[in-house]
Amino acid sequence: MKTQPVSTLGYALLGLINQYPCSGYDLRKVFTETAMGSFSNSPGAIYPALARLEKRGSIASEVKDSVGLRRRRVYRITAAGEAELKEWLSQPITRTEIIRNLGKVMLRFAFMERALGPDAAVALLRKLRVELNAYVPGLKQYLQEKGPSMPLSGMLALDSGIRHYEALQQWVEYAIRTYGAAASSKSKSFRKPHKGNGGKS
Amino acid sequence: MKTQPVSTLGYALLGLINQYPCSGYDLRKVFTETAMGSFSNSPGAIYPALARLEKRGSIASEVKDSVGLRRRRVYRITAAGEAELKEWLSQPITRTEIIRNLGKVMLRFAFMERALGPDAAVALLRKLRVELNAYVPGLKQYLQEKGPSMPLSGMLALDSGIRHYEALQQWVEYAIRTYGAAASSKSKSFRKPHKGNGGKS
DNA sequence: CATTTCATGTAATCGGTTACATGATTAG
DNA sequence: CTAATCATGTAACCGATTACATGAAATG
Repeated sequence: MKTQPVSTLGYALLGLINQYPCSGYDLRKVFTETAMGSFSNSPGAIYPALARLEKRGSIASEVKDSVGLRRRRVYRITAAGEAELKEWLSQPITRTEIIRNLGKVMLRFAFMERALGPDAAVALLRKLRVELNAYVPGLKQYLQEKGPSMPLSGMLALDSGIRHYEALQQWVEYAIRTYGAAASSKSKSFRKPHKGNGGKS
Repeated sequence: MKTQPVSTLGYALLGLINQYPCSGYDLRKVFTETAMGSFSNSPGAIYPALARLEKRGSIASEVKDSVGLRRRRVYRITAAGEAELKEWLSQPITRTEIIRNLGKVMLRFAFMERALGPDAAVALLRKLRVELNAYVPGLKQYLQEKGPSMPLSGMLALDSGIRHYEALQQWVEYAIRTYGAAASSKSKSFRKPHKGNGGKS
């Protein structure tokens, strides 16, 4: 009975709980209020997902009955959950994932530093750079060749996708430079720059 | 018994079939080989979706038994299907959609010109411009404020999202200009430029 | 003749969507 | 005292994923 896999939402919750213990309501707020859109903020998705994670032992809950505040079930990650998260984060990123599930890749990246350290994050960036460099030219060539025969809006939609990937390429370079700069101004866990927006605008 | 809604995949199929009649296999190839990633190319998704569309009368099929080629079930759109597609495409785009489902917005745009004409496509672009201009500054401010307290990889992931939206803003301007240029070199349905990549690279 | 590619399906399973339910606590 | 917000759930439904099945035509 090989333990059935954790959904993407499950890993998103696991990664957030890994940052600091929180309740289902807290997590919902993260998905509604912060820039982590694209995830469901509906209770019908989150509470069952939390229950599944708890059942498999990845997280543990404790009901807090703080005075003057109503009952909250606060989750924290377990050792097993940490191991599962690390294993997920360690999966090499594939071309297919970049094409069909870029959001998942970025989610992994966002959680990576906390769970595996900055070196792992840089390694992911390097792999991402290689894959993008291999993938984007083909896309551009496709646009050159097939574009003229497409309806204008179709061609533009494709161009939008290409621009997205090109922006991502520039971001990867910037991110790698940023990690390099942070590493050279050494401390145990390095300092974070205050407003590094990469010289745009 | 209000007719249950069509899934996003369903509309993707409907829009493609609207461009030219094709078989399930053709559609799978579109999703695997072209830049329309992010959609499932698995038979277990596509064939049932086609069957649902046919059952509701949005498309109709005909088995072609061309000599020397094996049996293919070719779908074409019906009048009812065209009406449904147009109605879906006419839905105004919302802020929420831009945050959580940008892909769906781009899909609508890609099909729009064919189904509703270039004016509708330009209208969508204008609305998209307004929404992006209203949304992006808040994101950047959020990064300024909360960035320093986030792990570096989290901050960079957020920056990646912002860059994506900024690239989209530039694309919207380019797309509107492109439609303007196409309209001024008038013909009934206007000409498509041959390699308009917007002066990048 | 065997293998690959073309082409269409089916079945089990499971997670997300939508909608509803419930109580406690704070605000007006 | 009512209304809104906090906070956690439950249940029905449905579509996508995964894996399997089939069979014909082209390829070597």
